[in-house]
Amino acid sequence: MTSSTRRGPYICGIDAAMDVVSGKWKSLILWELNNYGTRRFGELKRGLPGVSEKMLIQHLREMEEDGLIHREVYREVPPRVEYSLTEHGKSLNEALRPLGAWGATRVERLAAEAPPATT
Amino acid sequence: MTSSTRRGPYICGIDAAMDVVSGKWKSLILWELNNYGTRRFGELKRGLPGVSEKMLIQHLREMEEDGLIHREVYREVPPRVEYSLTEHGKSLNEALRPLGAWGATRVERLAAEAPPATT
DNA sequence: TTCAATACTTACCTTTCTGTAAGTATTGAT
DNA sequence: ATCAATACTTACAGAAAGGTAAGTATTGAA
Repeated sequence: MTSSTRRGPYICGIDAAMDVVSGKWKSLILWELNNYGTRRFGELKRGLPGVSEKMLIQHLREMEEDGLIHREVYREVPPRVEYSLTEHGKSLNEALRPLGAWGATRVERLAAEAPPATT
Repeated sequence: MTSSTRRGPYICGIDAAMDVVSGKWKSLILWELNNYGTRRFGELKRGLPGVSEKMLIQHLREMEEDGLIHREVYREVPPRVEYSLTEHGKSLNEALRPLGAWGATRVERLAAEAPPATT
């Protein structure tokens, strides 16, 4: 058992995709790597305010196992590790784009319905 | 507090969309309603093998609150309640389509990599 | 009065997910 | 021998999600 309880028999495509994306920080990691191309562990940590080292590494490992990201280790002192998207990771990011757009309009709608107090 | 801890301040569109879709059965409910147009509580329950009544109603309530589905009550004996997608629900389903397609290719790839035993 | 049918509701419990905080490993420089 | 810097690793705890099983509500028919 390398990571968690996953890659079960899926009942549909969305099920299979959600399995890979669900995790509090995964879509943000995808986004960050898509923007920067390549990121070190410490850079990702600073780019995701609030993430704990434990969750970050756990998510990175699972995403690597799922073939979404590539991990490159440079044997230097101090050590350097760089993460980047694989082709699968890039295509997943593309597949998420319409969902992101839908979410953005939802945010706008919510803001319009419940405007902030003008204190 | 009608349902759970949700509709927090979102940091991006995907975040906002995932908040609405995350839940073990939600994407399946979306799919089911998209296929049948309108479904009764009992029909949904039978259409989602393994779902508990508690989770089904909980998810339906949250999705109604989120403006994804419409709930129509018919005051008959025995009572009848019909669920259907709103326009927001339909557009979310469309936005999920590429993700579903991505997941389907992932399923194919997994099947190709780990073929079932030919007992 | 009891039953049947449908749509929930509730209390309680188990599993899964996420967070905190401290520790490990490596090795060049001082 | 100690320190510094980076990337993890681990034990423990709390929170959130999900499951089970039994109960409620309505009212026409038998």
